[in-house]
Amino acid sequence: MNLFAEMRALVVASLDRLAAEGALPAGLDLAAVTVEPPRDAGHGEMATNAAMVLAKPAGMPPRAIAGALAAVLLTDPRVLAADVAGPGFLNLSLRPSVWQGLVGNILTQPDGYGRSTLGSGRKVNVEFVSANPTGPMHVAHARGAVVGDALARLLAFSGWQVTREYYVNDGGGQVDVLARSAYERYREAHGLSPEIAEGLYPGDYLIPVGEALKAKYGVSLLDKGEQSWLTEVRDFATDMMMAMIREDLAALGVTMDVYSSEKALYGTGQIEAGIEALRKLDLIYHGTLEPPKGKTTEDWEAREQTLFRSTRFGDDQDRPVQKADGGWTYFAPDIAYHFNKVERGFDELINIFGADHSGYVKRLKAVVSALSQNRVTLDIKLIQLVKLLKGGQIVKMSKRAGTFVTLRDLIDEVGPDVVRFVMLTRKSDVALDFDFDKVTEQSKDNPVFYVQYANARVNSILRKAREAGLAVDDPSLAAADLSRLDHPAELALIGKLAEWPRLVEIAARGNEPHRIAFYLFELASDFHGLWNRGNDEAGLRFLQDDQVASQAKIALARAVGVVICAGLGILGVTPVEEMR
RNA sequence: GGCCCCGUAGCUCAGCCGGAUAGAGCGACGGUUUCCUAAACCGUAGGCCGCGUGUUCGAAUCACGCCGGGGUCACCA
Repeated sequence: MNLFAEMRALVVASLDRLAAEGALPAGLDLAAVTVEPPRDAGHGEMATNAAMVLAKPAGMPPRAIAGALAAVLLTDPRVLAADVAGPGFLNLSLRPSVWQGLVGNILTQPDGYGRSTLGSGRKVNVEFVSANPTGPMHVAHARGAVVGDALARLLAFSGWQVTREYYVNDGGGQVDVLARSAYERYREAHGLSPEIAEGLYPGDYLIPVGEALKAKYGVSLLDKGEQSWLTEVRDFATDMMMAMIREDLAALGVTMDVYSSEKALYGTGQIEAGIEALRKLDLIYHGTLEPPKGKTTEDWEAREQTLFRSTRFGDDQDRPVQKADGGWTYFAPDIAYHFNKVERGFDELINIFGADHSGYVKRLKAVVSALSQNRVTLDIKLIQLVKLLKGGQIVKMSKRAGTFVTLRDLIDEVGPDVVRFVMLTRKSDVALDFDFDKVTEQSKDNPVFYVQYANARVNSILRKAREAGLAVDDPSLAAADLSRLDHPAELALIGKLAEWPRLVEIAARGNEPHRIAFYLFELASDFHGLWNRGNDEAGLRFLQDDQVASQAKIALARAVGVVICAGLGILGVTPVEEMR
């Protein structure tokens, strides 16, 4: 039940009626007509811009349209008042029974409130994390993981058929480097001193890999040339890294549906097929790139290469798919991989990338739109940096030195719920400060705590009511005499609850899960506000001597809890029932 | 130099598929506890929404151009 959508439908029906009566021209485009919560509470409970957007096409003054529309709307039993205001806004007030009914509606279908069919079952693929399988996940990956997972939950909640996917970059040079690094740890496991040459991965996390190699291969790989062990060690180490990454993701509450391997694309003809498909569209040619402009290019040399015509799609230059030595560039398997996603029948693709990949956006969008004949959309969300702060100091991360804060460190210190919530308290394309001191604090400074605390208060009310012998299951609460929720402060809180489906829809349309976190904070704030007003006005307390009134107020609290739990569910954060 | 992101209160940031007098938290100042957890709440002060032009009945929001900050830029994935 989306009250705003219902009222918009009423506005549209009323406009149709005016058109049928000849009061408005027929055939007006009503797409721009909206019904929204007004920013200022003094402007009624809902406002529509209908008169203003229709004034020009209808050739009528906006206030005249608004007046006519108001008269029609007032014939609906739900509408209490319809006032023309400002340049032609129509401010609506609804009968309290409409708002009160929403509480009952929420409690009748607690799992359904806010869900929608917006996605109408379209298949969407969310590719995220896709960290190289060369080490544990660190903080930067954590944000992408959280945003991707929350987005996947949000879309599933909104009617999409979602696949979560991880693209394993196990086909390039970096997994050879991993193999060489692991081999040194294997030697170390045999008591030899490892030679971690420049460019190898120095991290301690490879020590267990070396030991596992020893356990499996004994001494058989010692004193052998690289070509005799590289493949085996690489596959072995990559598997161990992926196992570790899966554990890290699981610790964060993230489960992938599909792991796609880059390596598996080689030698199967899939890369060739993808490039062939592009060639048929005249998007592949053999040529030489211009030297890059404005950048120091000492070692640049002209080179004939197989190129993708990404400039046709607004890219700065065409992009090579083959290296000078004839091997594929990393871009070639990317083409095949996205071709593969298109062929698997997805209607929408979403990639969550680190902001340092911004340069790849255009070419990938070009590939998807070309290979799907514009059937499939690709949205790429770029995730900005996370700055870790501790005691007011920036925690330095250095991968090269092997000292970096891993996702696991973070989870061990503050828990997965805090990591997830905090990572969603910023728009994803804005840098985020993760302050250890703040997020473990139990105060309003800490939004995780604040929202959890609101939910704990809801549960506290239910607990006490139950102890007092009241029936507080959802059906009983839904059947309460909700007309007792007649105080403006209570109706205002219901108004906030009414915004939930609309908010979810906006967040889903924009692929912006952070909006959920902000909404929850606002809802918690409104709820805490009402709670505290009970200190001054006993009539506003949730628990009353009058059982009928009490049950209605408890129903309201429970409805708040339902929405908070639904929102936390989308964020992947566990609601707590008590703050202990 | 090209491309991408950002520029909103002292600080950290929402709002941006155009809507009315631009919001929140922190910090500052002043209040609130016979009462369901004061781990909370209420109030006050604080703004050329980076600058300019354009589109529009209407611009923080859209377009273009500047200024400032960050990221990134063939043959590494």
